Amino acid sequence: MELGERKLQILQAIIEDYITTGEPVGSRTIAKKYGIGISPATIRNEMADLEEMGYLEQPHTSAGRIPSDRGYRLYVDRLIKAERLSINEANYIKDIYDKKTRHIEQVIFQTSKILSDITNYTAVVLGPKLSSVLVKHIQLVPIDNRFALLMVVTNTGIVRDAMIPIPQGVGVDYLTRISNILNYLYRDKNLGEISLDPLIEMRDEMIQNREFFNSLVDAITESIDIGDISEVYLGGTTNIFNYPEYQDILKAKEFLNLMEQKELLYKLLARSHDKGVSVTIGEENQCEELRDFSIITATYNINGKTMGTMGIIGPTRMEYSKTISVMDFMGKTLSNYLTRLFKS
Amino acid sequence: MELGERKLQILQAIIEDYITTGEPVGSRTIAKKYGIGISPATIRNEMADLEEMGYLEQPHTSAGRIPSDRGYRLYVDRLIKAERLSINEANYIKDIYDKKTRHIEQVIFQTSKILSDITNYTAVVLGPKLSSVLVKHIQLVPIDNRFALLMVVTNTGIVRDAMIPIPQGVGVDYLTRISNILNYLYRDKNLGEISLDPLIEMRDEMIQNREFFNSLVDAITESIDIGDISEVYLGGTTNIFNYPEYQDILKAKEFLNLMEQKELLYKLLARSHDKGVSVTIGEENQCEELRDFSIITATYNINGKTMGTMGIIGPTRMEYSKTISVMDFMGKTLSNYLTRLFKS
DNA sequence: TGTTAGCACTCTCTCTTAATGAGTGCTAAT
DNA sequence: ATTAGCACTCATTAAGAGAGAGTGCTAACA
Repeated sequence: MELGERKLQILQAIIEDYITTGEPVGSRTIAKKYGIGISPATIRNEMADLEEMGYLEQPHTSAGRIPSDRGYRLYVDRLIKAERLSINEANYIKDIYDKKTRHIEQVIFQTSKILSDITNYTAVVLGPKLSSVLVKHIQLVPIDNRFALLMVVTNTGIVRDAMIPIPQGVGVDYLTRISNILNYLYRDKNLGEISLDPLIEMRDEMIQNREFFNSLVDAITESIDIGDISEVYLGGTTNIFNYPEYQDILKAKEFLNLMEQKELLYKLLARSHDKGVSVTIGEENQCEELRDFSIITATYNINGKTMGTMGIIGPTRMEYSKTISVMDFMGKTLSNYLTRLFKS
Repeated sequence: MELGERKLQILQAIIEDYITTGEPVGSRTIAKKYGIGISPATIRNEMADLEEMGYLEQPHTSAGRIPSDRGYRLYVDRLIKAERLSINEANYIKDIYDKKTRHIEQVIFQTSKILSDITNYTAVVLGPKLSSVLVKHIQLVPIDNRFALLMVVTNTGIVRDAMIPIPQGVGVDYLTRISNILNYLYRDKNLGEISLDPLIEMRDEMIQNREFFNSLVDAITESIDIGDISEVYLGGTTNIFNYPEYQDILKAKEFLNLMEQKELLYKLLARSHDKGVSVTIGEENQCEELRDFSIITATYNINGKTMGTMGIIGPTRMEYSKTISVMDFMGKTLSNYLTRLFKS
């Protein structure tokens, strides 16, 4: 069957109406609200066609139509037009980024708040990809006579640390020497390309303090571990309650529990490497539990190098047009901000 | 009116039944389940008395009774008996603490998980009180030619950091010198007793780099700021959904939003300084929004010095007996663990 | 041939009503 | 002082009746 201009118009009208109301859309509504100059009866015929083609669904015989995931996909790919942010929104965002900050984590956290505030959906933002971050300083600081703290400072100002037990009789000098070696080995190296081999070699040649070196290797491994979940920032988790389809307490709980699984969210977002905005609709989701949701992601970069991802999770009847614009804008704004901050 | 032995027995039976079922309790139930050898009619008379005294309430004329906050208070103060944790539970907890860790934050986080898991309520745990933590090391590390990272390492292994801009032409040597001064000034000082005066004095005598010193003072202030909310760990926020009285989506949302206000939670827990376990029931809560909840807190210490607080938030019909025991146990266990870790 | 008015039909949602049942308070007997 | 008996209250549930929204089909129309 052909997918003529008029069918597209009707599909668009149905989708947009359903997105705003959440109620199945009938032929009369389309004829009245989005008057294209044809009668409800004609629209009914077209709707039957669209359903047959898989773009619409009918909850039950005597109800209006709702878009299918396939319908949304068509809508996103062909019918949507970019929407500008309002001046208020743009200013609101800029104001927040204009404030100086001493912690990059705070910037990321703010980003998740802004996103969830503006879109009214749930926002997930990943911190800078650790694999492409540079080590600027490593140091072992004695805390008491039993523990030292290993600190790894990166060029984004993020500190990774770990406590390690130190053998008796080991003094500050010794720790300083080790620190110097570590700096010599790793400074200005990518976190992703750090090799522990030289350290392991050293350990194997040692007679004393092997235990200590083991801890050290472990601690460094842990510190540079890229899959760390602490770098997932959430915003607006309770926004989901605003939508009638999630008034059901069970569904809501399921969703919230999902959002607590940081590893899953991490994987979900880390996957999308393509620059720019990408949209995943309902069934297209890899993750079983998210088949009822749509996800829109965007990446941000520093100096043109992709550093992280941000995402919006909402019901499939999401305001795609608006949300895509917001994500696009935010990706660019955050990239600019960070690039300016770390311009070298 | 007298509060005789029998009235107490009946009150106890009603409260315990209501805690487990969540349904108003009738006279027949008491007679059958908790047979004290008297008839429902007699129990009804006693119940009427207890209501008059303010220990019970009636949702509507033809319903059973439910305990009032005052009733719970009496129950907690006079009727409860300590309950031992099951061996399984005790082992479960010990197992978790037996694992070595490199981050004290992780221990605190684990604690909140354990608490919420075992009790099935929402757990809040505050990290070590920063005011009684010692500074072990301060350092300025250059990140690039525009920024340095200020790091404050404490004896609990917690690192506070902040990025500060550095003036052009300032070299590593200069930063090292400043670091030395900072260490000289602050090492082994309590975070709570740190004074910025010497630093401000220094700044005022300077001609160059005043701007830089300003940033430095700000950054240190921020780093040692005790009221920092990042130290609030939550566990089991969605547990509230398990209780029929919070099936209402609005109430649930309200609760979750409350739990996102870390400052409020911080204040709530930081208030309870008394050692050991303390119970706050419904209306007794200072905080308006928590009038429907009960809160049980316990403190933990290092070497006998109170360092932090943990709390459980649940419905007023909470399993007080069980929960109080758990809190008592956990407070002691965590204290032991930390004391062993930082024994000097 | 495409469009439209008319109409019977379907299904959900809401409102009403009646029945059920748990629980009480009071009275009178033990 | 305790208890059996009983009338009364109130929430909850189920069933039934409309109302209303929307459809698909048919036949008439341009």
